[in-house]
Amino acid sequence: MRSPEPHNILSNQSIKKSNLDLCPINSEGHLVSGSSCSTCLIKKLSLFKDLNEKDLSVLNEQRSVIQYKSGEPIYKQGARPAGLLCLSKGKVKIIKDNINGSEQIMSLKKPGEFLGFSDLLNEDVHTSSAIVLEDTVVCCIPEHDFLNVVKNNLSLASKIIKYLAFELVNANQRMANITQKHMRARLADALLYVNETYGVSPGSQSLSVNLKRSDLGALSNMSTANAIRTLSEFVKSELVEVDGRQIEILNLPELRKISLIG
Amino acid sequence: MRSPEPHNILSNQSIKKSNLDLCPINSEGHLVSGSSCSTCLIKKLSLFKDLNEKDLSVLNEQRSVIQYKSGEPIYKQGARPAGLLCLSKGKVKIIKDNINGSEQIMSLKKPGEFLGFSDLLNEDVHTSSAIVLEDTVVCCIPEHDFLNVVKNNLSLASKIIKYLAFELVNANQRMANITQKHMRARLADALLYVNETYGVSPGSQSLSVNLKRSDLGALSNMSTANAIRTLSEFVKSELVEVDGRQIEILNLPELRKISLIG
DNA sequence: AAAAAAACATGCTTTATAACATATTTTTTA
DNA sequence: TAAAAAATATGTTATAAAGCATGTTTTTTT
Repeated sequence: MRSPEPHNILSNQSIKKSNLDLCPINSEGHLVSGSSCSTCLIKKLSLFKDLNEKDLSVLNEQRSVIQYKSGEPIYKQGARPAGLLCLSKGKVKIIKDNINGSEQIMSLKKPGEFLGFSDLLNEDVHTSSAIVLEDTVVCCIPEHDFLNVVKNNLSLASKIIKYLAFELVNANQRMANITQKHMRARLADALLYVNETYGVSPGSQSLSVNLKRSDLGALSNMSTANAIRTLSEFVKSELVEVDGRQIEILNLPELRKISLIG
Repeated sequence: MRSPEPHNILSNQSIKKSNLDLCPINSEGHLVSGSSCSTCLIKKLSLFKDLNEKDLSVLNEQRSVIQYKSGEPIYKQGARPAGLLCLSKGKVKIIKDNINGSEQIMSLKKPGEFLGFSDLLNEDVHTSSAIVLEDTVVCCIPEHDFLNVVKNNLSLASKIIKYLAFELVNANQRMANITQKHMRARLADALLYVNETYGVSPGSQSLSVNLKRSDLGALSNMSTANAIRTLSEFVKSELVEVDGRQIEILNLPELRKISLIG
């Protein structure tokens, strides 16, 4: 696979003028002014769902919509946040590149979630990269509009506080898991996380995301070879069934047990 | 050393009636009503330093002051947060107990910092324990009072958001460091972190905190034996000088280099 | 101050996991 | 559709780090 070019999310190159089936946007990728956008995902974001019409319209005013193809970066580690990014559609992995060239997956994002949120709030450059796992649509709300809404909305600020606190507690737990568990438990954790995040494909029992073995490794902090090996072990013990990148969890309780005791 | 008893921070057993040299408190450990407490540490906490007198008095109204001795837990993993805990004086390690019985140090706290802040905001039990490293004084502000102040103070809420975002970015970087660096780099990181957090003792060049070798190991995610070994290596290469638990950093730039390249 | 208990130091052994190698399959590109 | 490039699978080897053992020093308790 050709390594994708770094990609400026402020450029228009990815903006499609139609067929987004999310909300009416103009040729610059902005929401058509005055459109109510009641079906728009922005309203479904848990942090935004109780906003009044006025605040919503501020957020929507300058909102742009960007499409990405699988493998493309939405932003790269070291770049400056371009605004508040909301994942409307698709699946995204958040990775940290490390010294030896391999990558570590910090989290997986699904529609309704923000991308690089803590980086934006931290007012510094992105500390990780966001890479598209399958064709994806992202909304970008200018930082200024977002801050304007937060500035006058204590209820929203409280939700952000709760959200960040939860993420922080989570990050610390994940650190403990990744540093203290053995390979089997870590891979079990990764599979359970993928299952929780994306669930299974409609009409099948396979996890509904296309992850390479190297992604499973990057998620569970082990080499690709060991991710492959450990997954094979899981197949042999009938914990999972595998067909290429289609992974079906056969024995969830046992996987949970392995996550705990290794 | 005898393992210290679990300790209820709501009980009065640790409250001294005098000699706290921080602010005037009554026999229940509460601030003497009406006292201005201008020297009080609560005002020095960066998050609180711009609060008006009214908000400050709300925070101080029911504030209690608790003393702990070295080795005592301030709160334990699994316990419910008792309120907003501020470290007034002393040094505290935040640890996670893991399955095999060893512990991992998540962070070190110095006066002016909160303890278990994300746990409190997350509205669940403590996800780690706070253990005193040297005689310590903690203030406890009832959760209700704290929330009342936040509820009406967007500027404070914004500061909390920024603080949490910073902590989150940090936690993720720490995860990358701990999982991807080798022992020497991790120990270098630990020493640099201790130096940044507590600095050196007045009148000497030694790090001003009493950490066991096992603490250094728990901080850099390695066994105690390897912490001892690696520290000895550092002594041999004249990076540090060691006398018992007195550690003096001799070559800071080289330590920084080792942190990066291993 | 003596005794007991931790903590520290260091060498040896084991183990988990990475690194390497090579064959096969799948995916992408031309 | 053929050729090229990735990705997958699996066996072998190397290595970082844990585990264990034993002696010494420091700290704590009596």
